[in-house]
Amino acid sequence: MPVSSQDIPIPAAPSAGPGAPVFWLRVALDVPLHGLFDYRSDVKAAVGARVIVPFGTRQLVGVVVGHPATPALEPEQLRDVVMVLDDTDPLPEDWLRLASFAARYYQRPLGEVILPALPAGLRKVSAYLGKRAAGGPVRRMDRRAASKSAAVPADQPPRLNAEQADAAAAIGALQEHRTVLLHGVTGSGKTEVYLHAAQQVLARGRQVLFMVPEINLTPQFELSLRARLSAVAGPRALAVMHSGLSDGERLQAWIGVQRGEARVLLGTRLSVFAPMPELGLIVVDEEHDVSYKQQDGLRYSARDLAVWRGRDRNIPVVLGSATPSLETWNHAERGHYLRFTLGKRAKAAEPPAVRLVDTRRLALQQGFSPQLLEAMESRLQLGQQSLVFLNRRGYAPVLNCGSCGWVSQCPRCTAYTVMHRGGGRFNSLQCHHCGYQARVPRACPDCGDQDLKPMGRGTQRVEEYLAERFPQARIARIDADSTRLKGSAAALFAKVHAGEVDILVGTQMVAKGHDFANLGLVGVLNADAMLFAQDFRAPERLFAQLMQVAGRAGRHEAGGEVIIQTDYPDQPVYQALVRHDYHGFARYGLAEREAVGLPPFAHQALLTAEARELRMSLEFLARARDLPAADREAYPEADAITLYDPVPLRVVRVANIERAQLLVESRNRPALQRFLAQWAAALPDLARELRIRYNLEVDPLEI
DNA sequence: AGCACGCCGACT
DNA sequence: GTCGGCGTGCTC
Repeated sequence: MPVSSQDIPIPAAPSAGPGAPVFWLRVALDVPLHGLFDYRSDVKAAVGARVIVPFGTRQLVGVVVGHPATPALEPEQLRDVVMVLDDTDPLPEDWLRLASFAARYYQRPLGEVILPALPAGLRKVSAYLGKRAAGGPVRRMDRRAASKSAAVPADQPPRLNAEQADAAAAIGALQEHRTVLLHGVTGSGKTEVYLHAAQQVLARGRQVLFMVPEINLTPQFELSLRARLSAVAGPRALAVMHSGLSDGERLQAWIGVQRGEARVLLGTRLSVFAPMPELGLIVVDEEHDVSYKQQDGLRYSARDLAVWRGRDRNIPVVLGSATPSLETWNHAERGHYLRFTLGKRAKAAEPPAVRLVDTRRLALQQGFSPQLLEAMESRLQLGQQSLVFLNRRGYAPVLNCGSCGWVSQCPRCTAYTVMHRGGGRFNSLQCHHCGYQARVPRACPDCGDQDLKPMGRGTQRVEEYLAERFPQARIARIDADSTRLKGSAAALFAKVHAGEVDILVGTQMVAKGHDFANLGLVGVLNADAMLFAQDFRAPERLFAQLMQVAGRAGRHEAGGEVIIQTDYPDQPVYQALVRHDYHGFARYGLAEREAVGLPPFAHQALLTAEARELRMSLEFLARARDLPAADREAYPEADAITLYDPVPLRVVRVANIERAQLLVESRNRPALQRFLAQWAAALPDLARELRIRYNLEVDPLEI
């Protein structure tokens, strides 16, 4: 990025008044055009300052990223900055370094990284210009009385066991960058280690960034953090940042940390871009969680950016997990990361027993093995709760005509529509890909037969069956459908915590965060479907997810039990789960990845194309793949890169758009980066020519 | 991505 | 005669 630090007052243009100095500003804007834009200004706005500039017929907020000695265009082609926004301090230098790195690494224009990272108020022209303007959202915010934080009683830190104390002391004492993996099973007290380390960093006058996958799932964590913190740093010391905040709340958190008033920021992936001038420690809890990966717009990994930011600022970064990603584990194994292991469970006497039920020869009742039903029965008699985990919502994944073989298909997607039981009388067919909905037909649309059968099971059908099988039990279902209304998830979880539920049926929503005191049994249905997803990371995700659900059982009492039904009990994932053996699983998984040259032993990028017709998507990808061969000079790295054949996505058509993808792979990350930079620059022209939409994703998590 | 321009069809 | 459909071209 050409960021010149020289102050060169440009000789006044003939039209300007005599002696009036003129400066050139290089500005990043949120437009999908590559490059930066130069403007003329009579104020030398600092690097990192926001400005309002004319762009075509509109006005946009941009960020000054440099003062070019020579503008990219003829000076008379440059337009004047409309306004320099001085209601906030300029974005710090290290913040701009992080943004430039992300732009370079993920192959996006700088402006497409910088501006979306800002709170809405700071990137909207309307807060500054026009009749509703009030000198900017920050001035408006400052005029209001300082918001009062709820008083939370201060909390004394509990005593740490030896493992926790060692880890906390070592992390707290780090004076320079290290990435630290804190590996500890559910309930081993990772959070206490984070808090103790954080307190040492805070005591040295530094700020702490604390990242979690999803904040709404862990309100109790926010409360305990607040309680611990108010003792050390006062009630306003904690700021919270996640996508559920209003624009105003988000802005307030942003300004709070940038001014240093907030000492700790608790946030989701987007908080990795918060300006924190005195940052001294970054913690990424549940570092393996896929929520750290942004799935639209700039597809960044907040965990990876956190590590980069920590290295850049020369401060420690702690990655915590019971089931670290194989990428992270590999770094620890090779000694790139420091590793601490918490082996002891702080609360429960022993981890839950994991049992596999081989379902190949069993007569299942509505998907339930006799063993699981018996186990549920006995938990009911003990007065304990059971959780049935099934990653498939709705009533049945497809509706089928018994006489002609018709199946319920989405008209816009290459996918089945899922049958859902309606709240009232009627049932619906829903497409989980595009949102299409229709009434369930009375008779088969093809042959008129009235014998339409739901095939397979989702959470609704499981709930229905269990109500019949255990009429005395109180049953609740937690999935995206039952929690659609705001606050209903909290209400359902509250009922579970209050002991008003005997059997809970849930999707992955129930796996995270919640600590169920009276849960004795977890039953897992249809885990094999997750295992045989085509993605090479499927076993890793399944292992992490099942470890996490298993951790819900018996957190406070011994004798917790997990029953996994499977047709493939010999699969290494399941065997490792039975033994609670992350190490074995990781060793096996890494060996397998190394043998076939998959991440972390290779690096990938994925080019996805979308068009009305698959043919066009495939053609775009084929031509993109052929670019390097046609211009060997421009791609000196081409020999180190593998470009695979374009293939249609597993679900080809979604909402009448047909998609295909092309995988790019290399063992050499710098070579891949240089290749991608060259390639990404050539793609817009090709896409324009073929009129196609595309997306280039670096380090894709799903391929 | 916006937004204006432009060149064709259906309305007051 | 004009309103408005969306193709195409430009933005420091």
